[in-house]
Amino acid sequence: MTDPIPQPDAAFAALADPTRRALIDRLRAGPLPVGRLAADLPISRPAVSQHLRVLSDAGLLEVEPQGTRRLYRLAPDRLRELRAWLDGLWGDAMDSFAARAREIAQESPK
Amino acid sequence: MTDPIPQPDAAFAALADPTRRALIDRLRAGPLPVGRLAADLPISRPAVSQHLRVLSDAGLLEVEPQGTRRLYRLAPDRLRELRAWLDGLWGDAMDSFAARAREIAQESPK
DNA sequence: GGATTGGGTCGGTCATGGCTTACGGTAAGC
DNA sequence: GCTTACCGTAAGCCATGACCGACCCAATCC
Repeated sequence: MTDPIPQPDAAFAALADPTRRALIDRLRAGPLPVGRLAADLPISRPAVSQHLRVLSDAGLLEVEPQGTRRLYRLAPDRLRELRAWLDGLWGDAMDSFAARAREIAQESPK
Repeated sequence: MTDPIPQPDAAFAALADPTRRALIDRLRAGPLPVGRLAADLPISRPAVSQHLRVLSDAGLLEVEPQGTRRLYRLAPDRLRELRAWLDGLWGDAMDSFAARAREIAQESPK
């Protein structure tokens, strides 16, 4: 199985590395080939290639071969899942926060 | 410096570990002491303690000592930052996606 | 005061993963 | 066809971190 269903776990692990987040940020303006991405980073091109593979496997990037180059672009699908998870967590955190605030008010009514 | 400013980097790294995300999910219903969190996981209590420390240092959890126990709860502040980052990334990804769609339409107008 | 319970810290082990160099493979240009 | 540019893969090295057992401290209960 060369293309298993990408788990959201993979997306979190992929975004954990600062170099990979730098690649993501670099791609926000539009698709770029590997060589240009590697030119802006202090690591070797193969290292960039490995990071791009991790991001692609996580479903965060898409590849488009164009001649001898390969253009990487952002893939919105996985980002939508992450947003949904974070929004749910945010809601629960706010509920817990509000409940705690009521407790505090209860303890010192004055 | 015992309490440096928590970087958003730390939040991403903290959320990368599946055990730590399990702890987060467990705390969505409300605050819990360390012992109860450790009882639900297949790892030792010291390991849970270490994970809770990572999450706290990242600004994702707050601690409230209560007698001999320590209650951990979700901290909304850092979650808001993550939401903001993800929303911005989502917007750029959608723009790039729309631009690509226009290119495709241009290539095959029929 | 002694015993018990709840938790954080320490030292050490082992696996994971990020980086490099070296190599192979394909498309474009002469 | 031969070279050159662009890129992925393989092997190895090394640092990070997740885990555990052991230990120590503080608060509660008898």
